[in-house]
Amino acid sequence: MDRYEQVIELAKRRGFLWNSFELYGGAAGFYDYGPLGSTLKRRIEQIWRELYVIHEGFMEIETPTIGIEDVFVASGHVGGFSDPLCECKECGEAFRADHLVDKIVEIADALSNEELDRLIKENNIGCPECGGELGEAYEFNLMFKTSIGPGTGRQGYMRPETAQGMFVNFQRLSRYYREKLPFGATQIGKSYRNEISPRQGVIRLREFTQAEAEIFTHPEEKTHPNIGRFEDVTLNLYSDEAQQKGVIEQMTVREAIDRKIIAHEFLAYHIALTNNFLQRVGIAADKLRFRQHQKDEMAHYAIDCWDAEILTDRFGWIEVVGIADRTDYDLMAHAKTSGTELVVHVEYDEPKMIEQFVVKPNMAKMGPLFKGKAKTVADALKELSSDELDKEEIKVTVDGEDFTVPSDIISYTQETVKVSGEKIVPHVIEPSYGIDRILYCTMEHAFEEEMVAAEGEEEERIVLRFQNEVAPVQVAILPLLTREELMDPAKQIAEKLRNRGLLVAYDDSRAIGRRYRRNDEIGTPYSITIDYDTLEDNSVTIRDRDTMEQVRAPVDGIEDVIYDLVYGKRDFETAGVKL
RNA sequence: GCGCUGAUGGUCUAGUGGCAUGACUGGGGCCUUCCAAGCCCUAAACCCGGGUUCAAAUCCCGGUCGGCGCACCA
Repeated sequence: MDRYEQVIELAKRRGFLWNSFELYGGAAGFYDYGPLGSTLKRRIEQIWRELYVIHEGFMEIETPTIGIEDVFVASGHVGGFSDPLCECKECGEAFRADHLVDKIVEIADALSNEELDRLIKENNIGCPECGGELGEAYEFNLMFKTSIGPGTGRQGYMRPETAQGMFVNFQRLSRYYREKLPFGATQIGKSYRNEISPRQGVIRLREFTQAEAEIFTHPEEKTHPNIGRFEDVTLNLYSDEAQQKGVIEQMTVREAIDRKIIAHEFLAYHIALTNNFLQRVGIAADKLRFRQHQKDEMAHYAIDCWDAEILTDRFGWIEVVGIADRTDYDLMAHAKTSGTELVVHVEYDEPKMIEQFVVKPNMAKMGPLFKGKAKTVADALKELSSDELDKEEIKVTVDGEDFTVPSDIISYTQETVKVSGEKIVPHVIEPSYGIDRILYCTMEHAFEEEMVAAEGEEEERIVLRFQNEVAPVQVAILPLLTREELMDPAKQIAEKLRNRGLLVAYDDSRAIGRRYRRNDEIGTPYSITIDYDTLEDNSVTIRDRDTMEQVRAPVDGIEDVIYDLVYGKRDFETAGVKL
């Protein structure tokens, strides 16, 4: 069994991850989170919220998981989130049709299926595998289709990312933040992609959880006020250049900015924030790197893009977070499709005085003359130069109709106008997290088998060394023996800890050693044991999962001691008297 | 989607035409004063559908799911 199998086996057995619909034979690409898995996931998400929502102030919103067609036409997912496939009629092998012709034309990915078919025929391209004849190209779109309403209804799609929900609410968000850049919104929720072939367990799912932030920034102001927080942090960077050499470079955030390895400070801040988050949920620092997208893999509209990658035992480096500067691409696309300007008005520090040629049609006279067309005629007049306006009869053409305007109802001046600001289409910085992958990685990095002394011999112990903050059970309450006089006070202590808001597991089945091992396996950081001394002096033992050491502490205030231990406000050594 | 390969209690596993093997785990009990101890009891499985056969977990076909390779991965 490799590490992946060990982790998945434990995850299944202990209630972290289950294959969905197992009762009916299952379905590829779907996983259920069991009791411990759901809790672990929620705790990871909660840390994410603390960082992005509470600390950064990017408020969380919630938008439908089903989207209407317009949204995905604008985003490019209807046209672009699909690949032209082409199957061999002989051996059945499927190929990317555009890849088959990319040696022949330069922009193969822009071709229609008909054009691809024509090129394949004209150039006598056969199956690369067996040389057989190729069938016609067809689109395989990775979005799940659905219909909204009864009958044929209206075409809808399950969202392939949560991001669009934030872009389409841009105006509302801008108003909420009182039109001050930068501002951001976040969303944690399910997204859907109809993967051709989901594999690798929870690594590639058809329904998965994303945590995304869309941060709207001024296109020319990409510094970050809090960069000082991270400047001295060392990152494992695998830049475009480093990838040519095949070496991961370690450098501080400051150095990466100064050497222009990361495009700008704002992006660097968010890479560092991601680094901070991943280590906090328990990703090993030496198995974490940031890989820069190479020019040819980066979306054409992005300035710079870095993936956080985590080293796993079976799959190698896997992408868990993408952090991109998507420029104004998304807002421009939605503005174009919707016909609504998506901008913020940015005021200048000082209003600018601008020399301007101003045409002033006398609307009181224009109105009676041109009736309903007066406004459009007036607009057309405003585009004219002073030379044209000096003519006795001014001619303009509006909607194919010619209008003659007497010059005496038009005046113009050269004016100095005060311009207080300008309309800006913000750039979007997008950190996009794959929560399911991160959850798997925290389990794999927490997983450890070690040999421990037992009965004069050595035996194997499996322990999940979760960070206390993510552990789905924070403290186990264990009566030493299965006896009423120990079980009753144990249950009372459990209740006390629950009232303090801790995740408590009470367990009195079978031998104490076995119960310790059970809790080691699910990563419970602390165990409280109630023994006969408890009845004497009202004290209990607290056991530390990682060292298996114990201290003795009074029952009074035990809930605060455990709380402080779990939230890192106290060291284990200070929790009681060492045994 | 294609090819190869596999699927037996919760987990791991033996069996390969004729009563389904064992271990661990789980539950109940006895015992037990701190790291999967012992004893007793107990629960629990042949992926689904079709075919061949007196008889199929076993052989054949199809499907589902897993793994690996190819392809795919905005």
